[in-house]
Amino acid sequence: MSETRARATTERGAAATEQVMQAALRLFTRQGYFNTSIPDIVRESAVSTGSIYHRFRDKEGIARSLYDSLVERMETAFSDIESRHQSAHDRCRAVIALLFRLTEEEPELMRFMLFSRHREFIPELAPVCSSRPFVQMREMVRAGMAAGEIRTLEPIVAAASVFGGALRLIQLRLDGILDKPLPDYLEEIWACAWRSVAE
Amino acid sequence: MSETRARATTERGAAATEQVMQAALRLFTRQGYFNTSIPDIVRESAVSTGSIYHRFRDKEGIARSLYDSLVERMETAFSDIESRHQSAHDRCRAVIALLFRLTEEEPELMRFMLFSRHREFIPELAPVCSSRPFVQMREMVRAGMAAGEIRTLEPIVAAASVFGGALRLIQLRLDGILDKPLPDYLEEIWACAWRSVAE
DNA sequence: GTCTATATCCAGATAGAC
DNA sequence: GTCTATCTGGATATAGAC
Repeated sequence: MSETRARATTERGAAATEQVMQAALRLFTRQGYFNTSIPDIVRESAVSTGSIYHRFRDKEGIARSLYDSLVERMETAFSDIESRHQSAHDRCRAVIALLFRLTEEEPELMRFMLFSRHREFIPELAPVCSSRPFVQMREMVRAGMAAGEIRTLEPIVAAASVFGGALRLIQLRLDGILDKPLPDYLEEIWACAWRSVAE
Repeated sequence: MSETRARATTERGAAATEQVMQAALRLFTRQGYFNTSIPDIVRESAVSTGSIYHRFRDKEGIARSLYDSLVERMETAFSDIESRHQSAHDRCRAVIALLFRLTEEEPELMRFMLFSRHREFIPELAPVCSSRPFVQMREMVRAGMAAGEIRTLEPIVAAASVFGGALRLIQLRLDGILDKPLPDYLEEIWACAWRSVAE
């Protein structure tokens, strides 16, 4: 378990930690981190101020735990995709399909991961784009280029081209501009994405 | 002049308004809106608390003025592009070239326009993606589709595909992941973008 | 219109009983 | 470990002289 994660020794303790993190995720993504007070979290989680401060060192600690656990979850999911698919084509498509599905099923997760300004409330953090999952995505593209599946380009440009359109659709969906669920757009956007870089 | 903009009747007044807005833009994009206090803005702008509150009704008012003026500026620039170019190909390329240039010359402007969570501090605002400039971008693509330049797709998917990669590169550049200036990547990303949707 | 001095409020954080 | 009651700082915003 990562160091920044709040310890949860007892069963009740684990439940409380979980309640706080879920409440915080909801509130942070609905109102923003700075518009969310500790009293808000107390209300929404039904865990007292004292317990919250006991488990998470401070408000920032809640955000850090959240960030770490979600990044870890994405990492695992992407590693799984890497092991199940061999080609860049299949891997990248699976990543986009996963992100689309997650956006529908857990919009708060995606909002927090992709569209929060983490560094404004967790100062020591590196930009999200340099977090493991994003590195994994770029690595899939790089490997595909080495294998001759993807045409020779600046690797970062190729990655932006493969994933840029899909990420944009995710943002539009989260902002309420798209009315159909994202998976409905998967075929079309993937055809575009792949055509943009395929050898 | 838009209603939300602070009035600036005298010459000195106009200068003060400008100083406050520039200071706020710097601070909001460097530290975030909520990490920026009025005393910070007083220091950075060399305009007193009293004057600031006289010109802008409150802290949020500064952000609103900033937002309005920057949106207006983008609108004008895009309309200019529309009048100078006829085809979707040339228009969209010009938009990306402009955004790339602006990102290098005025990174704070781009950071504020594209990557601030405006709605967290200006509650009544619509999502940026539904602001005029974004609508103009989508409209350029839609017209290209009607003209047969761009293959038939969900219009929003086509727009995401044309601009998604470039917007992604802008974000990476602002986050310090890219070391070369964006215009160096223009040819490559544009080739990808256009290939993804060209008829 | 501009400035300084100041009021008010409420957030984050802690103390200490249980 | 959990809870309630409380402290404290600093932020937004105002008052009122100039």
